[in-house]
Amino acid sequence: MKSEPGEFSMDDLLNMPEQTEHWDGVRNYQARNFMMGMEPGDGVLFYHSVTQPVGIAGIAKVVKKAYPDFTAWDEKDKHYDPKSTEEKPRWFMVDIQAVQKLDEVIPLARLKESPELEGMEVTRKGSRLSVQPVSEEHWTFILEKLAGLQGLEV
DNA sequence: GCCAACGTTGGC
DNA sequence: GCCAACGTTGGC
Repeated sequence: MKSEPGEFSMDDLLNMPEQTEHWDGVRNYQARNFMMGMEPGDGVLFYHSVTQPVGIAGIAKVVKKAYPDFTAWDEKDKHYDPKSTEEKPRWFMVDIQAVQKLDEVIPLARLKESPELEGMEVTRKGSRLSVQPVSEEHWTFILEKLAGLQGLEV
């Protein structure tokens, strides 16, 4: 899941009550559909975009499955969408909880260097989806690397 | 700041 | 339903 740290960062997530926050503001159908497929307990790579360096900043997990994104109903919200109503919500979000902040961001450049991560959506040129799937293999590879680096449990 | 790679909109 | 124009994302 991608976020611009200037908007919402891994540190911001850690500072939330219960280190939990809803992932609002997704206004892309594909990204929405991926969120609707998530279940509590699913792992999340928290990715920082539009910063220096871009890359994976932390690990989180889904703690609440998709429910209507109420920010779409708020006229004053940046992501207001008049076509989404309480009766017929168009946009959804999940709640995620921080698991661990990484000591150092894993830069996108390094992800691209790893042959094991070939085909990972985020490494694809022009990959713009803010919520995207990570294969079992890629997830395991990344977490095993992190386990070596900072004692994170896989 | 540039620009590739999208997704969306709207005329036809 | 096609597709040009436009707007946005996001790496670099």
